[in-house]
Amino acid sequence: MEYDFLRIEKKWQDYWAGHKTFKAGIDPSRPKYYVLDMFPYPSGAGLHVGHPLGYIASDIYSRYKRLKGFNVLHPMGYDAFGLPAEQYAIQTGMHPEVTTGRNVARYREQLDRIGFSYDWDREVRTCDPEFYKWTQWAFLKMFGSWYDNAAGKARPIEELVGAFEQGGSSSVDAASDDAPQFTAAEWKDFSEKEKSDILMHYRIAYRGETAVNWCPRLCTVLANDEVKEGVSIRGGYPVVQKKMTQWQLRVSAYAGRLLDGLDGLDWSDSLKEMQRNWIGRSYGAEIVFKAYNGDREYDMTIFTTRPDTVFGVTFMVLAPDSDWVDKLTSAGCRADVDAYLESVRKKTERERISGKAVTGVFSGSYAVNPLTGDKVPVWISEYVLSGYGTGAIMAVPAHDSRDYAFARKFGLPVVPIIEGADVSEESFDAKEGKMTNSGFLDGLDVRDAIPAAVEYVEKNGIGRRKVNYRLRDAIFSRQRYWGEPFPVYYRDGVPYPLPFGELPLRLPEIDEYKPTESGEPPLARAKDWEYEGCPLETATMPGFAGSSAYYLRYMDPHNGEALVGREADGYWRNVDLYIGGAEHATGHLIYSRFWNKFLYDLGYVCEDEPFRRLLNQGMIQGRSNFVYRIKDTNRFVSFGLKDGYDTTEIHVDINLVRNDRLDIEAFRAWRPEYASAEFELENGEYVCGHAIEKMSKSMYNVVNPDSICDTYGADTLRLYEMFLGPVEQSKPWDTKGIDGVHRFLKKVWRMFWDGDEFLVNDEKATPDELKSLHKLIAKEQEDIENFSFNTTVSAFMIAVGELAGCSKREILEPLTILLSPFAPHMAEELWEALGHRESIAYTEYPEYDPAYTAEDNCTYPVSFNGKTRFTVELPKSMDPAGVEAHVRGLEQTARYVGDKNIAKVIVIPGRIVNIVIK
RNA sequence: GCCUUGGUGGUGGAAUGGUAGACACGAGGGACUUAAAAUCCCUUGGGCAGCAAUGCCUGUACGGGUUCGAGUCCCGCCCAAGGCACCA
Repeated sequence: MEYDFLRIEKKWQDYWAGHKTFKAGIDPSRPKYYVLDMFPYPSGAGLHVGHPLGYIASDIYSRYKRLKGFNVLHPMGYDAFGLPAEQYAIQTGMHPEVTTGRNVARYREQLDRIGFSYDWDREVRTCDPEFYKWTQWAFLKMFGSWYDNAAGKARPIEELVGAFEQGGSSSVDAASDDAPQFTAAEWKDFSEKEKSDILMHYRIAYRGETAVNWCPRLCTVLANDEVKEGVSIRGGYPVVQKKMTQWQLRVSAYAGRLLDGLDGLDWSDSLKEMQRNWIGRSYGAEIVFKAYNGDREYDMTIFTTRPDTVFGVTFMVLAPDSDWVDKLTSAGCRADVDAYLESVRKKTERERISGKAVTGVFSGSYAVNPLTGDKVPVWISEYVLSGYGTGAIMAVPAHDSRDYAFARKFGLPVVPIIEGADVSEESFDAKEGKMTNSGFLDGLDVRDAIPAAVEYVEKNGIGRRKVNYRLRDAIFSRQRYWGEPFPVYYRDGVPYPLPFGELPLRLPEIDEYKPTESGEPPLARAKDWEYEGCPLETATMPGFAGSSAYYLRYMDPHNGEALVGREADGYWRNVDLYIGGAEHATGHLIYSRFWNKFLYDLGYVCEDEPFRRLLNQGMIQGRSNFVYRIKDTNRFVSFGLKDGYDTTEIHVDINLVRNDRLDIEAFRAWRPEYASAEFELENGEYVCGHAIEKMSKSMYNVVNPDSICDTYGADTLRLYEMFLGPVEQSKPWDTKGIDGVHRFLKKVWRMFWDGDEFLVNDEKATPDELKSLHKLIAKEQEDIENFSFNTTVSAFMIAVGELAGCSKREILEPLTILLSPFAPHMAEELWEALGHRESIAYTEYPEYDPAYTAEDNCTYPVSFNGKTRFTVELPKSMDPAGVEAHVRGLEQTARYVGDKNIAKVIVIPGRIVNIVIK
């Protein structure tokens, strides 16, 4: 029998599906292991070879863990709400559900061909009402909760109302945004609307006015992680800042826990660091400055991380959109300020970022430095952000580069307060040196001056210690159609939650998917979009809503009573291994952690963190090919000859090229204009140029996994994607090397079959054969746990090389098991040929016996002054020159050790020697 | 500017501080074959010497350091990729 991969792969894919081989269920007798892929957005283009990289790695890991006796949960689904389907709908009028369904079917077909061991009975789609029912449910829970800072957790809103009734607003330490203060008596007198407005400042899902990223082209708001360099990530359209009332999630309440929780996670350092930066904790102080606008005095609170520099304050700055601007603009300066605000408003985010020009205007007010009593001017500038701290700062131009630039531009004084700081050219920002001109701080080192200053302001009631976070609340509304509807209706302008029994609140049918003429979201077009005569919310939820808790739903996907039942949650707990792209570092991976922590607080899930271990797979780039056309002709020169001509580089479809050699006939047939093309060849061949680029249709460099499966088979594809290099690393796809792994699989096959003759016999294996096998077992176990799949594949090649000609059952049975995570179809086929009736997936992993791999060593004496100080064991197989080098090096060590007592000599045969001296 | 990760042959990449370049691709040579495909064998970092077996020198971006010994650890520097970007 030949290695007929097409027949074999089809056969076993059907078998797995028919027997539900990978169906997972709760089984307390076995340890669980949850392996999860970031579920894909099913785009119209289908999968290219880059997409399955992470899926293959997670599948290998899953299959390996099953062999090791774990009850593995390995599900897959689709992140199916999203912009491309909606934009396609706007253009074509086709319902996004239709296109999404079509794309999902295509994805499934492609995924199935690669032979993944998913439990498809657990598939979820975020756009399925039975799924988004639980997204809506979680939203209602957030709407009905507040964050108790004192307890460090979310609690039901009723408990907050109870506290207000008892002791007013000051009786709680709650996460909130500018909530007004009131007494218990006042609370009881508030109207329902007033109470609702106040509670909005505390709810974890709340509606509030804030500066948002508005994308006029997409007619929707976007979260911070959906905007990059001032343009939308989807589509690249300009974004402007705009104040709007939107649904938001109080993610900021969880900032501290999100940051601290990172320490216990087995994630890459770079990803943790990215989240740390995004959350951005800084320790500092809030200090109150009295500010006068001519008629009125205000207490203006600012945040600073350098309270030690208060003596160097020469002016104050307000963010243009801060509430302080209106209060502190004097009548005389009103016109100038308005003009400035207008000029700031007109800029897009992109201009604001790229311009970096120093701009600003004087407000007409002055503030009093609480430590010096000095009167300093209050300015307004866009370099201060309203969303961070209090939207107002104290400016210390001598020791802050941004303040310095501003001071120089507007001729404000620069007063250094650190000894020896030269501020003639630039500010001195470093937190080092001795304080001077700073009253009671004089002579202190900066390190000591910071706490001393904090202590002083606290004691004198002019400020307090404060920790600030960069992390903002997440904007949760999108003015779009293809997303989860909010289970909220409005009566007299007050939002009310829909009763749980009304969920899921299904997306209504509408005749067009565009916003309305008046700029309302598409849902405003729906007929009868109301509940008991009251209008329903017309915005929908953002993409990250559906992906924030999908891993919980996989645990119990058909539960109609709960997102996840107690038993399933208690058994599967959380994701042990999560594989996906690093691009979700500051989006999905923060939102999911937040969402999970919230559900944890309310007791719905038993784990605080959703993803224990995280692996970021790299991107697979495309390898483009080029032909070189001599300008103004239809003549093409081979790569090596092109320098002699004036040529144009043209992308050529990589399917017309093999090993950089162009198939000339296929090229002529590719496009009518090339039918009569002429060629200038090198050694009778046309050699193409190449470059590494992103895989994309327009560069004709997309490699489709289906075509690889057709030519080489899924097992070869799986093996090759792993062999390409470390999973975490980005690397170019190059089909050239695939022959190597395909040859390897054929070699394995030939250990079992010579034509139709089945070679496997029951002869006893030799020690050398057992050594090769057990070396491989040890290597595979170690490598898989470290995700070093590429070296495992190499180890297979070495082992199979060593075992060439060996067809002994004693070797081949375990070898087949070892191979099964990587090349499962072939392994199943061989396993069956060996006489087994059950799938190889639930066989036991062969046990590693170090006795077989023990190196045959020689002992060499290492001496000094003719006295043997210690011995070293080196493998017998080692080159005499290598032995010589080792022993000579160690003699140097012996000389160094001299007559000192040796406490410990660590000798790992043939490798490292470490000597500990008493 | 700040943070993170990396820099090894023609290519993808291996190497617990211990013989750098495993494994594979590509390339060159050979065997089998009428021929091709398939399969198998040999050579392949660079340089030098030798008829040859082989030997010697050099080599992991660059400059220093620690060490008997450094691709690996430390300091500096350059470059690349990714992230953040007025966060006070």
